[in-house]
Amino acid sequence: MSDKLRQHIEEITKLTDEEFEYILSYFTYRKFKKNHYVIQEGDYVKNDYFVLSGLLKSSHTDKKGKTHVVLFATENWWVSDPEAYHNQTKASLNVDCLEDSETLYISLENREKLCNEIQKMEYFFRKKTTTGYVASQKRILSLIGFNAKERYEYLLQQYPGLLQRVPKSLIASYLGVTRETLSRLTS
Amino acid sequence: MSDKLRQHIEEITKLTDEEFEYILSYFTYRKFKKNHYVIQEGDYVKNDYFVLSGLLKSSHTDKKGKTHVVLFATENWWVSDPEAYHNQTKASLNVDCLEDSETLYISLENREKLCNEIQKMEYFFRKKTTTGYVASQKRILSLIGFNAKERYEYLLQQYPGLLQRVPKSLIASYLGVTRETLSRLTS
DNA sequence: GATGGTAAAGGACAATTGTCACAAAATTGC
DNA sequence: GCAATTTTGTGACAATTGTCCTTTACCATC
Repeated sequence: MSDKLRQHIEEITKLTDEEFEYILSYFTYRKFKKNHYVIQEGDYVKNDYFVLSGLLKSSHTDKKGKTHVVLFATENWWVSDPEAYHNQTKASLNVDCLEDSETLYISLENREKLCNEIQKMEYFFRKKTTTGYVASQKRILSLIGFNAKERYEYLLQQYPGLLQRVPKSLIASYLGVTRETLSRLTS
Repeated sequence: MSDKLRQHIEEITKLTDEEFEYILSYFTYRKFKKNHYVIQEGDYVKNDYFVLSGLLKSSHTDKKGKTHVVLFATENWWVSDPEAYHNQTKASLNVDCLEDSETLYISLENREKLCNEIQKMEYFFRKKTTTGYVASQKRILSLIGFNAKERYEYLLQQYPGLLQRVPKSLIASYLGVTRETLSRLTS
């Protein structure tokens, strides 16, 4: 099971068995049931979660009570409220489970220790964050440059099979349209 | 002039004079005139540019020929085509100067060397990328959750004084609306 | 298999935004 | 300073999207 984390790190940098054992010791395993919250708005965010299995979503609820999906986190994704985690402030996002999920989480303190002690891990997190940044920039471009239909097709590429796992109202919320508009696009 | 780079790095991690001299040796100074391209779509992207002065924009031109502004880069910002830079592939973005601009640029090769040789720099880039990632996530939220007027107000907060330096058509393009729509919002 | 709850589709209408056209204002280059 | 270009604002209309509502379909659970 922790093999998934090792494989994930080794896509970026190879590790010895000893190194991986040491790295793993900084993580904690935790299971969540469907519909349970991992992070709720207002919480202090101690951890970043690596998803072993299941499906979670990160979302924001605006003043009008509307939910906006920031991302879906499937196997091998990281999920948290990054701003609150890195700045050690209160969450403005909610993270909850769309399916039963298993995670390995790491506190910011442990993450920083790890980065200090093993430069490979600092390298890993730097590369990983860069990849995330690039993906965000692409999503921004899709939001300002694509219409709803094009964004929908882009989403299907990025998350194949998601449609079978997630209500369309959440897909719509990820795309920034209402579920009625999404329904008109696909009919 | 290179003091700006030092100050910028030292917001995240303190440096000795020797360290900074060494770091600076990996950067190259370059001036650009207004309207000149720093990166053109299709170019291989060798460098990441730290802006000492002036104003640049990063943008994408879609198949219909419309331009979408990804970001405005003022003093103390970094600008490049991150995907093409980090993956050493061809640019899908254009970067050009809205004003005469001065930059210090670094190649990917030098950046990676620097990160290897001075862990403080790996730390610096990791933190900097994290900040950029968090800012991107917020912009995504503003794009899916805010209407055009709210996004406009959010932009003004983020880039005070930008309105006086940039044509409104580019502001509109950054917000993901037409210039006519923006004009109606502000009148 | 019935039941309650959730999800999805679609119609009617309102609001927002885009498109096109034109004129006024501002800026730039000579 | 003047002409040319660019930028901006506005009106008319079309297209898209949002809102509200009803109906139907699909499940989970007992």
